[in-house]
Amino acid sequence: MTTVKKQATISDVAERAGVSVPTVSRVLNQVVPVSEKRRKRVLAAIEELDYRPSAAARTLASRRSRMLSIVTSNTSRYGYAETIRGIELAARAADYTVTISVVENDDPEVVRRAVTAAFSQSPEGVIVLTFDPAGDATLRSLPTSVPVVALSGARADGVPQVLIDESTAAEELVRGLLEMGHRTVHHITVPAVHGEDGRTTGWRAALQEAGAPVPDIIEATWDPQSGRAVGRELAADPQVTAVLCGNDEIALGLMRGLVDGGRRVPQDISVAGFDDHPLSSLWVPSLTTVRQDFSELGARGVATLLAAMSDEADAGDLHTLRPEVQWRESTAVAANQ
Amino acid sequence: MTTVKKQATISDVAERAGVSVPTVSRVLNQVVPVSEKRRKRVLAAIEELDYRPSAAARTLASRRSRMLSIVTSNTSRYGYAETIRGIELAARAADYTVTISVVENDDPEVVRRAVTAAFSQSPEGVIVLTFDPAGDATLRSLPTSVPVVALSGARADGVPQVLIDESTAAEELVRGLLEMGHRTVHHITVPAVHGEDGRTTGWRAALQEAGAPVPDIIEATWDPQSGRAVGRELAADPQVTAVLCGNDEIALGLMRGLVDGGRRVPQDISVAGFDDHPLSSLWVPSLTTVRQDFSELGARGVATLLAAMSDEADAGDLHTLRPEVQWRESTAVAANQ
DNA sequence: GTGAAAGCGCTAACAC
DNA sequence: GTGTTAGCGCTTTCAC
Repeated sequence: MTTVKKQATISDVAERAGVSVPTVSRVLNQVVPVSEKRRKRVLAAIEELDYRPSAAARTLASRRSRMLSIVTSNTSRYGYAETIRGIELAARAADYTVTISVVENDDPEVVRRAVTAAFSQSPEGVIVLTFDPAGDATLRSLPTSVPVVALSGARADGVPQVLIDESTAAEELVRGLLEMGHRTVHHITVPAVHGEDGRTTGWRAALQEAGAPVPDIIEATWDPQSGRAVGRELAADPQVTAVLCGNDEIALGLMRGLVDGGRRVPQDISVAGFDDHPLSSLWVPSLTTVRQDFSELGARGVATLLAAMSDEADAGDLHTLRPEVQWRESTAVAANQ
Repeated sequence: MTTVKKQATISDVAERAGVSVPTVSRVLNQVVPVSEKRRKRVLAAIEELDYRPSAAARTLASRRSRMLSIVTSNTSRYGYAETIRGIELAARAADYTVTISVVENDDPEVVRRAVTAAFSQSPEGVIVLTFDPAGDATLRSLPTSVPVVALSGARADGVPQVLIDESTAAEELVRGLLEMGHRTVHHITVPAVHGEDGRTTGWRAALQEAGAPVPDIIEATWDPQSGRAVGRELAADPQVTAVLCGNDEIALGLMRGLVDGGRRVPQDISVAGFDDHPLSSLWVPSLTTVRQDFSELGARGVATLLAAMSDEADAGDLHTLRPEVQWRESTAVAANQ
């Protein structure tokens, strides 16, 4: 066992520096001026004692926790993880610490526990990743004692939100596919928020605008392997020549499933995804997709939250990011049928 | 603006329930018995006021924060994200909240700031992801006022650690490749911790044991695109028939680079990775790799930390997980040269 | 079982 | 500028 050295407190520092406790507090918070002489002594004492202020005591006394809570259903999937990274980075730059509260699904009891966990740290603000039903449900049951920002998902009334304009990008993608001679474009979704996500809306709009048939939506899970299963089925269907997937992982799984079923991408079937996962451009064939800047989404979420925390009026209720279509090898002109 | 309802405090609850503040505290912590009648009244008051205890006040009064800090260089890359998910899950089950403190690199000032951030919340324990130089440097400059556990990486003296036995798995992989007729196996590393990682050690050991030549190590970054760049170079080198990569992302990038350079995997060159990334089995060809259970690593880290926090003696200094080699399509018998 | 009193480590308000 | 005094919302003695 290494020896455990007890943490020094502010009064240890004050005593050692020969000043009062509030004076130490003043040099720590550097808002009220302190004479250069004392400042130096205090700084030296802090150094010598390896003093670190207790966040708990500060929070209690100042009623400001310098904490932000993230509520999310998952922390390790690409879009989520990148968003969280963006949040943490922006929060750290603004001198806030982040806690994560995981809400596994939209079961009321699970949601309640996650909300309790998120609020137990007295965060000054909360960011909810409304990418899926779990986040969506959480947003609807959040207390109003603290500013909240929603990230992505369906439009939520009364809550500031940062959105990615998925719909326009999906339209552009589908329109492009139709122009390549595809009769229609099939669509595979990941579990949707209450309502319909922008990808699906944009997909349908583009088909209708072009007078193309609107096929039944195929539902996948978040697991890339479910894309593979769908691919094996679709491989047998000669009607299918182009597929838009709800995310890249599903699209990558789909491509594998199509190969399993003896079809070639893009010669037989074109495939497009959504997200621009770091591996998508490396796939053979590289995947046509929509680049979403998740870390920017997180950063904008923090900026919006900080604004809501300081301003009386909520300056800017809705922010929208424009994603970009990346045409790559997985999509091509339709083969003659 | 929605109306902001002020958070109820414990004395609000006490007053409403007609009991003293400590009594409310007792029902909250359910350690000292409280009469059924009062218990009910208190619970009702809590419900009615939507009361949530202040973690800061609890921490201050009890000197127990119920917080664990994770220090990591990155939160969104696969192995890291999965480990963090495993930690969060296990911590939540033990009723601990997790904060993440990001240390971008091993610059002393950066490390110092991350350590300060990690300790500012008075965590009861700290978990360091020593996957890379940044985590490694952090581990070496951590105060000893609180139990610490290191996850993966090089063996750190005096600190409980959970390791994955990469070395044995790498040996098995390389041995298998040699048995398939490859003259030797090249090796691409990701940025290593101080010293050498187990993958490299195992790779070298297997080559030496078989009397095979030990090629120069090729260094990549964490970016999968760097694997692609390496692949384009190696494609031109007829000596190269088998490559072991430090992780799957690099292996996937490498395969793409080899394809760019006109080589086929596995017919011309066998490729193996490390991690079993969720997309590796979907690749064409599917990637031979070593399955590492990162979320289990995180869970074991929490278990070890909780043990170190409660026990006087550090029960079990070192825990080792056995990863499993997954033979798949990207490796094959060496072609005749 | 239960309440009164003290105090955790800090910041805020006030006097000087 | 600086020290003194309160008090943040809880838990922890300690009587009863």
